[in-house]
Amino acid sequence: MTTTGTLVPVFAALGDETRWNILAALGEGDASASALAARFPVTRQAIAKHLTVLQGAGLVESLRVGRELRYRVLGAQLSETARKLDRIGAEWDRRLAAIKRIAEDL
Amino acid sequence: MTTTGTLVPVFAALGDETRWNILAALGEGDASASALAARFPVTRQAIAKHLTVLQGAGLVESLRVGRELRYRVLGAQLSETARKLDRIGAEWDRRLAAIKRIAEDL
DNA sequence: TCCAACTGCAACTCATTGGTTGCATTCTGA
DNA sequence: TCAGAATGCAACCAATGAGTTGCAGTTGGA
Repeated sequence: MTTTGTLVPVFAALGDETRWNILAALGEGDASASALAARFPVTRQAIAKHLTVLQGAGLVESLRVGRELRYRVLGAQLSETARKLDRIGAEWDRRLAAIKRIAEDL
Repeated sequence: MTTTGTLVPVFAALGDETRWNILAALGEGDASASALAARFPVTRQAIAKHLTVLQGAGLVESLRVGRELRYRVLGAQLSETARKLDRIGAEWDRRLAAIKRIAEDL
């Protein structure tokens, strides 16, 4: 039983170009939705929605600084996801290799 | 310049529960769209569409066997994606740590 | 040869979602 | 205190995508 349960939302979040752009921007330093909106050709509300998705996937966290809501990227979650991915891929290849071996023994 | 170009379609493909189910099924052995349709509560055509997406992302490959089209999962692509993910996450954390260090020096 | 099984294509429905505008609310700082 | 800057919420639109039905085209085997 592989724990793909919490994994799917993460990929769904990462499967959007705009959200990658936001993540990349956050990767250079924390920023608020308004600040990000100034750097992208979309509305602040659009950015806010994307940030909600990213936060739901555990890819960013929010922290209040004065009257603004700063967002910070969480690289650790990416690494965690990467580890899971690698394990799953290796498991598939292992099983298929076993099947191939059995087939060749006929 | 991180090469997220080819990465986004992979995540978009992985961001769907049904496609994970298909991949998991294929992880236990190659199968055709018709064979998969018999194991899932969706139509063969729905499966076929998902397989097209997965193939576009390089996550599966197809091979003709007689009159049927078998699909095989490609675990190597997952591992490749995992490596890229890990690098990106580490880079973000590295950069943010540097920023934090600079801020603390003030 | 010819039926049956498999794939391929097209059109359609319905839900989701990325994006927008508009307005209300909160809170900082001069 | 009060104007401005920030977030929050709701309604709406358009595009995408998951899924369906229906039918046409191939191909393998008895």
